[in-house]
Amino acid sequence: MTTRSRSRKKGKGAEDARERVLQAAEELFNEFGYTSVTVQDIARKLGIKAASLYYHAPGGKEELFVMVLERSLARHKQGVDDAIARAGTDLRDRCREIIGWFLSQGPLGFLRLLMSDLPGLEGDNATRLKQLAEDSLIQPLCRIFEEAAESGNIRTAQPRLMASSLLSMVDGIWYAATIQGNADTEELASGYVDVLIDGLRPR
Amino acid sequence: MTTRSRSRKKGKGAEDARERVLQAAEELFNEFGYTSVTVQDIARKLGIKAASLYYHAPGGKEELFVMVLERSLARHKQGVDDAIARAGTDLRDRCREIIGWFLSQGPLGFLRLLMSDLPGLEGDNATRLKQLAEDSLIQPLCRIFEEAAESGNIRTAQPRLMASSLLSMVDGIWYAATIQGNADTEELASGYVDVLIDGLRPR
DNA sequence: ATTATCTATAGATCTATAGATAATGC
DNA sequence: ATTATCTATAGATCTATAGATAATGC
Repeated sequence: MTTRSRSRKKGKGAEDARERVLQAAEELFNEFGYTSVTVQDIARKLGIKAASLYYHAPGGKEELFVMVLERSLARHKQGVDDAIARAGTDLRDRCREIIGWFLSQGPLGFLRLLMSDLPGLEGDNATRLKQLAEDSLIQPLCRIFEEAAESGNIRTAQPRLMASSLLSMVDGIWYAATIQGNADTEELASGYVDVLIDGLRPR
Repeated sequence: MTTRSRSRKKGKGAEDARERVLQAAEELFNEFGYTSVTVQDIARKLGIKAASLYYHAPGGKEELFVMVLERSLARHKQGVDDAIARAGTDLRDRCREIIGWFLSQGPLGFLRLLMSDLPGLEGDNATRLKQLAEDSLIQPLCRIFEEAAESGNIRTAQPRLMASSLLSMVDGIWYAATIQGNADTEELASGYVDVLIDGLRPR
């Protein structure tokens, strides 16, 4: 009981702090990439000194990045699952909901993550996280294209290519919206999904 | 005349060396991004010491990156123009030729360039190169979608979004081909272009 | 007492410069 | 003589650790 109450109290405060750290780190890593972000940047965002960051992330920068990524991939997997459940069985609705989810989460930097960030990590982490990204992001998206193909709603295209297309398009929309200033991401996304779905119709 | 012959001889050797340096730097920057690549990496690839690199690139790392980028953007602009000329007026052929061109040039890292590499540069360089990328890559691609829309072959979609879609897809295809091992990039590209074009048909 | 920060600093890495040295072409 | 490299090294930045100090909760 003492253990429980102690660990609860300790846990609660610690969890809040841990959340703030992971959140700040995630935002910076997502926007600028692993190598571009220094621990000082993260500390500055939190309003503390770089050395203080090591109290919350004793494993250092790479381990912090790993934690950030595992957390964000898990969240995205859940977000995609929820989006699919919300959308029902229609592929167009599913794509819209999924892109809507990702756009609500800030820039993803999917290809930069896989092609630039991960290769810089220690070998073990690199392969493991690459696999995790594959399982968390690519696979669920592949499934919806495969399902649609099975039920004959679309012609059998390369599901994996469609999946990575959808993911890179999140950043493409983010960028297009940035450069066009005030552009409505919802509208851009919806227009793009229409192109994709119509283009996949059997012929 | 002496000036000419001297400058020609000097120029020729120097140009070759300069080319090798720019080439090595470009490959590394494209694959891993500006911040991830050290001048030592570039020197190592050239088989020389890091200090020797400053003989060829006296301006240092950032200026080298700027030269690399200006050169590669000019080449890509030319490559896209040639691809369009080769393809004739059909949008599908044009897209195929354009993607074929980019795939022949290695990974592009388009979104990483704009969203992660450029913001790390000195303010002047950042805005200028962003504009140059816009003019060299986005604009020509926008044009072909606009033209196709004017002639009624496709419905008027967001041309800028289609342009950045095409560019990010180059990396998407690169990645999909990597993960699928031996996948044929030509085939992936062709399949994707079909989806895009069919999806853009007026309805 | 525990939790969360700080200062000070070590050690590694990175960019860049200075000056010496080898190779090449007249 | 010119061209292209090298060694040595300065100075900046970055990651990380040690130990002191302030704030918080019993």
